[in-house]
Amino acid sequence: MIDIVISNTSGIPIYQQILDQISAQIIKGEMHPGDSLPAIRTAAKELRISVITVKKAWEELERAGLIYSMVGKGCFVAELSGGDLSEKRNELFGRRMDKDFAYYKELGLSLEEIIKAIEARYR
Amino acid sequence: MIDIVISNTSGIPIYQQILDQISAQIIKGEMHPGDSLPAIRTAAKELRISVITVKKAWEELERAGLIYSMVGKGCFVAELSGGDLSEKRNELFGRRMDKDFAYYKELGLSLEEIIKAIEARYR
Amino acid sequence: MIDIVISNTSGIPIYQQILDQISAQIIKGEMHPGDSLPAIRTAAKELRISVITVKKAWEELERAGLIYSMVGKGCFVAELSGGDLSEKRNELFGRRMDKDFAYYKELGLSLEEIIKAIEARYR
Amino acid sequence: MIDIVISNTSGIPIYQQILDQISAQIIKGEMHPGDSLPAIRTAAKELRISVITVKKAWEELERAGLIYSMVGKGCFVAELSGGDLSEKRNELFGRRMDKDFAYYKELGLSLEEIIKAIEARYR
DNA sequence: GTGGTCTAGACCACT
DNA sequence: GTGGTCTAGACCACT
Repeated sequence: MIDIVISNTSGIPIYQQILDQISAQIIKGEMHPGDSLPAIRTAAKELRISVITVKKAWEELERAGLIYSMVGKGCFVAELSGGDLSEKRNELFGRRMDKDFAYYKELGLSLEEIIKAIEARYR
Repeated sequence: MIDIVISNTSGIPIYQQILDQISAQIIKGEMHPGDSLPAIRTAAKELRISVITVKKAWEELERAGLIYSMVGKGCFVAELSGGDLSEKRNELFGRRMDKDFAYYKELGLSLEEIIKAIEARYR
Repeated sequence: MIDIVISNTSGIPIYQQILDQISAQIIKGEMHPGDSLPAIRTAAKELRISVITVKKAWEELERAGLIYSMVGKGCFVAELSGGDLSEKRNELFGRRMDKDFAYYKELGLSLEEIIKAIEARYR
Repeated sequence: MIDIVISNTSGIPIYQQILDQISAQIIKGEMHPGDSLPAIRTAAKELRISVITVKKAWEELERAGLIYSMVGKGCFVAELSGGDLSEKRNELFGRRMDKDFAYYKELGLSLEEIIKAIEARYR
């Protein structure tokens, strides 16, 4: 069983949703180094999407260094140390924050306003 | 002259970039109620993009209630009070933050980590 | 017209052949920043291969930072300075040489033998 | 004990890795004519790979004339003279160099650049 | 059985 | 017309 929820109405490409969710699971330590991912055909059947869509997500995960694939064997979570993982997390997080905060600044938001908004959402 | 910068490599649709930047200018009070926007053909020529793309941006701005169009005369910044503007701003900001923070949570980031990252980028 | 030759007997994936050849053309300055690549459908028809195979090659080129794509407009050679280009070249070249020379060393070849073999092939 | 290191992340097929490493050992004289190779099942167990994969590597080695098999007895390093060995080595090396240098030429590298890069890696 | 490559073809957003 | 995403389905090498 894969712990992935796909939304068909969000506008976010399916492969991106899969990529985001599995990345998060690896980065948060919910999936461990060496753990096998489901075979692309199995995942496709389970999620009721095309094999190619799953493959695209797996490819991006491999490119990000979070998994590796072995022809004939399957795909596995990469052997990353705790330090590697937090580095990957900061990378993902930092790239996203750069974009997000550039937009907040463009809207003229003050630091205080942003922090207040975050606190409201984290409570 | 329009104060808009378009990036061809960011991956963000051009109409969206225009929409974002003009929205921000109106919300921040850099453009005032009644100010006229450039004619679609003028803007297209200046930005070296298609008339259709500009038209799409203007349409979205009108739909958001930030401008209004008068047939044969052009487009103008809507007559919004200070209260209306901050409401618009909170709307834009809030919708975006909901998405952003859902993602941060998915990555397992703590409130403290996020605030530290924001402060670093606002300094 | 695209200056690409595809071999169906080499065993090298088609998208890789395209990638290699276009990379070389950009790196060698045979294609210039801002030059447009043929539309993927045009290239596919010309090379008598699938649209998807061309797309995969274009994608890898974009990932390598050698081209960028604009939806609705097409794909273009990236704006790289001469310094950027030689950096890309050294990157491609260096990665490949690391692999090649590791193999030569494994076979127990001396530096002199390798240099002699190269000279024979460059004459 | 077999002196073979297998990488699961290199992308090179396992049977090819085995083939490369044993070829090198025979060619460099680290394994001698008449030396027996480990039994297929033993090697598979030690390397934690499938029997079929080892069998494929052994078959390729036999095809290359580097080993021979005797039914019921096992596989042995072929009876090759020093001259035979250096011929095999030149064959392996030459085929590989043809490919490698064709690629270097495609990238527009000069003879001097290549030699400099090799020297840096052999130092 | 597994992933890797390739195909024909559809629909979409953007220009 | 352009690239982006998604689909069903085929054949291959590797295990």
